Amino acid sequence: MPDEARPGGITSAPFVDEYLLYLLAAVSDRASAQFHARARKAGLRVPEWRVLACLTDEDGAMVTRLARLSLLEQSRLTRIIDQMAEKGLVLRRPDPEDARRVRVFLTPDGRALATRLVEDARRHEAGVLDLLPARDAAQLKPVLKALLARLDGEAQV
Amino acid sequence: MPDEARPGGITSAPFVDEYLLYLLAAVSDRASAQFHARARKAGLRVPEWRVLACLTDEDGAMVTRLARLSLLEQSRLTRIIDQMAEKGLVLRRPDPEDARRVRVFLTPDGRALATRLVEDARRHEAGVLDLLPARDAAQLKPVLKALLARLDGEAQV
DNA sequence: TGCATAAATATGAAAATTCATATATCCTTG
DNA sequence: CAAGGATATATGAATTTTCATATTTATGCA
Repeated sequence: MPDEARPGGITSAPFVDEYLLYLLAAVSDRASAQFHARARKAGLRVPEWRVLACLTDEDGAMVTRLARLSLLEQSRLTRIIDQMAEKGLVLRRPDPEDARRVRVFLTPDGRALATRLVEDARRHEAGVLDLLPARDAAQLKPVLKALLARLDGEAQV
Repeated sequence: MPDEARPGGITSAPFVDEYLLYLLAAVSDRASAQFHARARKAGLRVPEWRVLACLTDEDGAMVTRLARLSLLEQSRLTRIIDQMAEKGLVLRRPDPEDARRVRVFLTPDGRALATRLVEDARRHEAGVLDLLPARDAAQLKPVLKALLARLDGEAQV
């Protein structure tokens, strides 16, 4: 790869390099890309891995809830569930208490794959955190958790 | 909105709630959604806003570089540039020193819009950081910057 | 110089994603 | 208990996105 050719035409004060939303997206992007390469080898695309991971935590979640957890739009999730069901990873069951609802469950195969990938993800995560000084690494997740809670709790800013 | 119906079927130890890559994606998602609603009102879709913001920093960047900066895949960026050019926001010019390259520039209209939105973004960012205790808020960006630098510098973990 | 290889961008075709909305069920209230 | 409205999921159609690859230009080296 050649050097990151920076043309003469640079403007002035940097913006994106210092912009929180950019930093979040960029870090998420790069770090995730590393792991997603592994998920791919297990035959999963990114959203499928997300769904699998979320079901690890909340097996039997209803579609709407799962969509929110998985950071996916509902109609998209519906189609992803279709595909995962075809692959034998998940299973739809109507909610006995509310016939509008559909609950999504891991199949044994799905659970086995999820377990394997979650272990892998934990290892990968450790590797990412190792890139930071211990003090920073220790604080990052708690701060993000707090921020997420606030963002979810807030009215739109 | 009804309460976040948690069915009986919760598994065991939480994973995603504590998983760095999930937290990053989730925070990025939620925080960005807030701002993206504003970008939309200016007639921009998310990737277009990203490109505009990046050009604010590096006007005249070549396509490959701009794709990397904007977190977009190259062939996608090519088409987004088409659309932005049609809207009169950007302009393609061949690089005089290397005819393979195409450099992308903001038009005056593009720059005006970018300036306006960047100001807006800065205000929004301040609002997001205000959700955190001052100490945490102060550390978040530097930590993310450091992590990004490491991720970019590293071989795949 | 001429060839093989690499780099930068664009593009066709398949697949995924979005947006609006249909459908089915549930809930509230008169 | 019927009607109106809300909620949950699914789906059609348009648009976007991806993936592989074509095309053009540059570069290194025999």
